[in-house]
Amino acid sequence: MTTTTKKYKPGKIRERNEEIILKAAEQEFVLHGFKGTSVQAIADRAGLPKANIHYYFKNKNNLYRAVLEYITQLWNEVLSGISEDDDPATVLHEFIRTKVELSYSHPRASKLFAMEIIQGAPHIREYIRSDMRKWVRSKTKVFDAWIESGKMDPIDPVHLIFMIWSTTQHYADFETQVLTLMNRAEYEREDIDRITQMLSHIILKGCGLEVPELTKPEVQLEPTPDLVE
Amino acid sequence: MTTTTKKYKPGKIRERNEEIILKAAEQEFVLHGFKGTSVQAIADRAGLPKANIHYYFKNKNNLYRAVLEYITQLWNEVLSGISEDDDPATVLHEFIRTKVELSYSHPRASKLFAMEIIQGAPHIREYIRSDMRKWVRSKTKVFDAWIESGKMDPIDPVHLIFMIWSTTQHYADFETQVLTLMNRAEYEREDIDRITQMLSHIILKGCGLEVPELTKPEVQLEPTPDLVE
DNA sequence: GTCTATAGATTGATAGAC
DNA sequence: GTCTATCAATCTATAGAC
Repeated sequence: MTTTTKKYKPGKIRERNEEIILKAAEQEFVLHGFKGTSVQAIADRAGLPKANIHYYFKNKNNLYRAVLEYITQLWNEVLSGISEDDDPATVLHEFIRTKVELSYSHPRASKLFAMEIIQGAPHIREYIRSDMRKWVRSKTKVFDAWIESGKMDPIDPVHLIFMIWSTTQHYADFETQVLTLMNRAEYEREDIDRITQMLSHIILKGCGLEVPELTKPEVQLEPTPDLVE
Repeated sequence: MTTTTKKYKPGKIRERNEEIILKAAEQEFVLHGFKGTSVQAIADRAGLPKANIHYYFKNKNNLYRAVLEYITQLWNEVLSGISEDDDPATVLHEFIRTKVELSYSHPRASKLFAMEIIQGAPHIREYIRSDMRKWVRSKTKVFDAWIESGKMDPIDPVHLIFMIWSTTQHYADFETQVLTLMNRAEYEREDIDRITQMLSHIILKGCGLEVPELTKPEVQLEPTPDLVE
């Protein structure tokens, strides 16, 4: 098994360290923003000397973009394949459920993405203009078909997507406010299920759809691993 | 009229300069966060030497808190006096309308507040725990009474408030994303009215309330004055 | 009240020994 | 691949002339 080849498991160290750095970077960037985060702070959190960060990612900008890239990959997977033959209520409910689940399992990813957009999206303008716009177009096409065939109220599909994004991401982005106002330390499983049910109830009913039976989600992600599973 | 008193219009200069600085500070803090914003950048935007900022506000922290204080004052005025004798549909519609209006007239205030909370609300923890919690308690009491008397669906009032906050603030905080995806340069009056109508339709109907007739808002705020009217 | 000059700490990034 | 030492630039804040 263990031959005498020079490099045992090549690139394994690099891979491991890059993950450690990315994880530390995500936390610092959420706490202080891109400009407000020092490479030293990331290094301290990662338990590595500052020079190693530059060795692996060359500069702060590259590191930030690497973190954002991971997040956009996550976002792209939501509601991937739907068609106008699907049931509107089922699809919308699943959309809401998945997004609430993501807010619970990857709160920091959601927060960092939100901060980037609030500040004017200087690093992901192009992503929004291309990939994200394509994603929205493909979904609105299906929603429009549902409306035309009288399956749901004539709600502008783009704004319906905004509504689902905003209500679900709110529980990740405004976590501090939500938990403080509810006098709670952290979310629990039951909270997530109740939030999903409540949002689904209002939005589906508000769109003129039948509110479906409660469905136990098949996959339940664990909280806060965020970057690097 | 103009007597020979030493100080003509005392404190007038101070008042004017503080406003200029606050306005410049708000813009910079939104763009780069608290840590990422330099006093020099604020001074440049205000057209004043850096030392003057310290003369008026002593340090960066005080300046930041002054900006936040202005914003929390704005937030406190929303939905100030309601009672369980009021009509639920009317109150909720007015709540939604006012918040959309605020997103349009004070987008930067909304953004800065959002960033502060996303980063863990380090400067306004106490405000949330006291004033904001009181505000929420007083509203949920009324909502609960409506539910108990069968006037609306049994939606958890706290989460209903979160829903209205998130959906309305989204148009200010995620302005860049919203406008890019809609392929628009900026919001116009008609957008704001349509957004209000759409949100009101879904949320009221979703809560089991009658969707009211369209009402022309009495007061229309102009966009982007933000800090300092 | 205004503004220049500057102190003292921290920043992003690199060189070079190990 | 790791890490110390260091540079030039920038940071917050202040002292003090006007």
